[in-house]
Amino acid sequence: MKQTPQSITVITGSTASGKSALAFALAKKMNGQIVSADSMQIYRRMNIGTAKPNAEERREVVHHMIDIAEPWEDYSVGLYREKADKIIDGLLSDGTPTIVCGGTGLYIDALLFEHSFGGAARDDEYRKALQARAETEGNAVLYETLKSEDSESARTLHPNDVKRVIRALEILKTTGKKKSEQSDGLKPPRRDYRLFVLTMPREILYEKINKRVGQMIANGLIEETERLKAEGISADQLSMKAIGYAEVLRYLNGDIKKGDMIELIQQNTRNYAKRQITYFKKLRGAEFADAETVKKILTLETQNLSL
RNA sequence: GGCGCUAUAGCCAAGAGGUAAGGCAGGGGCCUGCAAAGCCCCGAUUCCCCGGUUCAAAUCCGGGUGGCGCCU
Repeated sequence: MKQTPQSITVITGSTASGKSALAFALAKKMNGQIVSADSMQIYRRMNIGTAKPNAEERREVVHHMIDIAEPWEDYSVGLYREKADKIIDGLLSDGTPTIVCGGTGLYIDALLFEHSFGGAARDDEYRKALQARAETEGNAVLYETLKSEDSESARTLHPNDVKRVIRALEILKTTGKKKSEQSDGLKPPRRDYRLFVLTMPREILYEKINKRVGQMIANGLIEETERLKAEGISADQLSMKAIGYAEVLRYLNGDIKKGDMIELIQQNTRNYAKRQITYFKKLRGAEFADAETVKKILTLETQNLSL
C-alpha cells in the first residue's frame, strides 16, 4: 500500500507492545489525530485497566473512539465501524493525518476490509432460545441443525463454538439467507492503508505484561472496579469481561485471594496477547517490526511527504 | 551416624505386574454484529540411576543418588 494523503496509518500490536506511545509520538509530529481501535477503551470510566491514554495525552493529541459508550451498553464491531468510518472520512477529507491505533484485531479488520456482518442485526430473543436449546439438548444438536440448513458455514465452525453456531442460525432466521452466502470471501480492502504490527520477543513481552499488571493495581485498578461495581455494573456485562476488571470483581466478591487475582490477570493478559498476535498474522498487508524500526520507517516517510 | 517416607513432562499430579489419566504453564490455530469475548489442536517411545525377579516392571526385590521427616 502506498502512503498517500488519503491513506491511513494503522499501528497495532499486542497489549504492552508500545503501540500507544508510538502512535502518540507520530500524531504529534505529523499534527495528526488518533482513531482508537480498542474494544474496551470505548467504555467510559474504565481507564486504568484498559491503559487508556491519560488526560494530558488526550489534550495534546485528539483521540477518537474512546469513551463513547457506557459500561452497561453492549457495543459491537458493526457499531464501531459505522462510527469510526465517519470520523476517518472526516479527517481524510480535510487532510488531517490519520492514525488508527489499537489492539482489537477484528475492529481493524472491519475498518480495512469489506465485511457484510451477515447483513443482520442481533435478535436477542432468538439467541436466548438457541442458547437454552444448546444447554438442554447439547451443542451437537444445535450444530446438526445448522449443518442441515447451512452446511457450508457449519464446516468452518466447531460444534462447541456455540456462539458462532447461534449467530449463523440467527442470520438464517433474520435474513432468510445463509451466512456462507453472505460471506465476503476474499475481503477486498476498503481503504488505502499502511499497517504496522509491533513485535518483540515473547519473553520480553510477557515480562512487560507482568510488570504492567502490577502497575495497574498500584494505580488503583481495584478502586476503579469498585466504583463501577457501585454503579451497578455487573460481572455479566460485556465491559466487565475485560481482563483485569473480571478478576478484580471476583476478588471483591471474595472468590479469590489478592495474590491469585494478580497472577490470573497476568496470565489472562499473556494468553490474550498470544491470541492477538495470531489474529494479526492473517491481516493482509501487515508489516511486522519492532517499535524502533517502525518509528524509523514512519519518520522517513513523513519527512518525504512534507517535502 | 541410625530409622522412616519419597522420587512420574517446566510445575501440580493419577497410577499400584499387562504396555504412562488429568490439570496448569507453554506452543500452534480458528473467527464476518458480545472479539480483552468465544472456540479447537499439540507435549513423557518412557517414569532418578544401576542390577535382579517375571512372558511382561513406573509398579515387586536389592544397591546407589537426591529430597523430606524423625531419632541420637
